[in-house]
Amino acid sequence: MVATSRDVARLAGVSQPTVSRALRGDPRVTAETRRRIAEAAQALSYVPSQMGRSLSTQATHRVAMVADLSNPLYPLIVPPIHDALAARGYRMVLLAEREDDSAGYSPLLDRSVDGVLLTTTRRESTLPFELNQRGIPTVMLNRIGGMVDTDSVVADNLGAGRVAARMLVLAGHREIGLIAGPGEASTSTDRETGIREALADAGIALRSSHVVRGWFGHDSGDAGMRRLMALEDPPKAVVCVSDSVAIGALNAARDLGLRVPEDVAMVGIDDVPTSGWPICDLSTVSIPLPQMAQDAANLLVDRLTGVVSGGPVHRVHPVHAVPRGTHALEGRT
Amino acid sequence: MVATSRDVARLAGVSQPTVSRALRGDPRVTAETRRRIAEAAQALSYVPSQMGRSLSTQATHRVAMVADLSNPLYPLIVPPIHDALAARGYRMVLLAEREDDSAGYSPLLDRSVDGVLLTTTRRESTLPFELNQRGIPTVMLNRIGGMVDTDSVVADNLGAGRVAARMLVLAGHREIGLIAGPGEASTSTDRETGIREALADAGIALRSSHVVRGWFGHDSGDAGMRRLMALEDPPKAVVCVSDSVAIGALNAARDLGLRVPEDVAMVGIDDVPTSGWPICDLSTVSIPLPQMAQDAANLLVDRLTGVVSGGPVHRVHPVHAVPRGTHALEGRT
DNA sequence: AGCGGGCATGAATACGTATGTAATACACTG
DNA sequence: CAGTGTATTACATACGTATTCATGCCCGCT
Repeated sequence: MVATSRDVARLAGVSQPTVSRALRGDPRVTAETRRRIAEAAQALSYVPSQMGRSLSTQATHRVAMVADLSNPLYPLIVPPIHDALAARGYRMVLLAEREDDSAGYSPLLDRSVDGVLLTTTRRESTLPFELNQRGIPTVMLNRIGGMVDTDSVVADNLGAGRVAARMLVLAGHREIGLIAGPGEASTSTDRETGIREALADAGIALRSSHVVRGWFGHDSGDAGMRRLMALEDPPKAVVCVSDSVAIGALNAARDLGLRVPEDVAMVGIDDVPTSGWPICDLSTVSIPLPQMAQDAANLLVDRLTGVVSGGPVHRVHPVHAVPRGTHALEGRT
Repeated sequence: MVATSRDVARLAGVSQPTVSRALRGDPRVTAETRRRIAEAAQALSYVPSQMGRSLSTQATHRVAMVADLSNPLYPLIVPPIHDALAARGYRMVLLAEREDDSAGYSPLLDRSVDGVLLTTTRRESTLPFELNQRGIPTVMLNRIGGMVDTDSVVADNLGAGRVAARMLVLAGHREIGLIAGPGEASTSTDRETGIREALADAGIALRSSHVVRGWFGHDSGDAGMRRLMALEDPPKAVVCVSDSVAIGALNAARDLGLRVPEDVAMVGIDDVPTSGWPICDLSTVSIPLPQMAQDAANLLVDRLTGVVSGGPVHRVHPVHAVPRGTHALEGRT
């Protein structure tokens, strides 16, 4: 049906291995032979089978990315990863997060990918350990955990929390609320720690009634904002664990008829593109997610190609404040 | 290094084919033998190699999705496709659109995927033809083209254009502008045709100075809106070829200090989640993209498994108006 | 008791490529 | 001219699984 290297060999009057060598640019093949083979390959519109190649070389040139497709950040990290991988000859297999059901992750263990990029690691994930045990190169992006020391690329989430809280403090706010994220994700807990530290440093008490906890999405922000604003003594400013949450909160505020920042100020963390839109104009802290994603992809390929070897590598990307219109009444601090 | 079926066979005291049969549930294996093999496999934490399996069965259980990662709609279609494929035992390989450089598409032709889902087809794309010629099952999602008759799943884009334009007409607008999309995409041109038809039916002239053309993203909407509003006689209402464009236009309006819909009304097409946010509240036309995506994925798997055979299948999904706050001053028509 | 039939399993092989080794041909040197 | 080295290609094999066919066994029937 479809042409194989043997067919090309027959047509060119050489052996199959010679075809393999010729097409892979092996210098041990005569120019004349090479020409004949190229001709034959062209005539049969031959494309080498990746399956055969993988089986022989024990390398698939494929990398799995494990992602939570409902996470609003994932469109930000997929393109850089794809491009970084593609630039180095690797392709991406997308794998949505499933329960830690080992069966669901068999695609990672059946040697159909050379390495794995994890973006959904939780504190108690067992997956990194399993991958480690099987010797499958792994890089944790954005979140860390899994009780094993593996390559990782993260942002300074603690610092991001501090910066976010400090923006509100410097703008003069003292009645501050917090819409926090899930306790299982390191991003979420690190940011929360930073926020609490900065508030404590400023001598501001964060009342437990002013803290609501949710997930990462708009829904959380919407629900959290409504709960905070329904309090008898609602906060005058709110730190959100992520921009998505903040944008959900912005929408809730709009829906409740509240003005931002006049009635309630707000800051997020991430600096997603949407936050920069004039209709949001959200003050936030920049997390260089695309660069982190690219960094992680390159680190993984470096492992696969042996450019990097030895103990685990941990990279922490710096963050910085992005003051816009939602954190303070006047000016941009 | 890593256990193979031969290792399991040795440990269980049987032959390799028996291991293959036992683990694949072949009824010809004794319960006792099956037990021994399961035990041995467990002990070696054996996972069948997908490479070996693929080479033998000539099926990879992988599907490529060709997407434009910068298209704001792609986060909407990836999850349904992933889940539909996963539910039927297939995985997704993501492939970003490249120039029609055939080398860039070799991943599609090297038998490393069983089928292809195209979401970036343009009028003059040659890829569908090549795939067709090689007998690789293909489904075009959302956009069609490529001068070949292949399975497709699209929305009634012509109808969507009509509905969008009619919303403005019914709200009493007569000075209407258009921010159109690229001429190479069927979605864009079909919608434009529908818009023009509806306006013509209503006896409304669409002045050529009121038509600007761009791409699909926010940038286009922003730039388009600014150009329209800079005219001496700017339109009082604008139809946008997509919600992303409309949201870009909304932001431009906000930036220009214009009120929507008081100063300028607006409708989009797609009904992306963002459009439903209170801060957007965009009137639009619903395109059931997630359902279309799921439909396309299932159609492709049906082809691969032989559930569907014979001539090309074309599915057109219906659309409907989603009136919100940007198309009319009062009420929701 | 002998023979046929069904059943569980093993041996052989195919899938398509890559690679290590052997073989051939040729040129060059002493 | 024989011998050695080099360049080029063919041969054999490995990768891991699935499948086809052959084998051996037990059992029941006559």
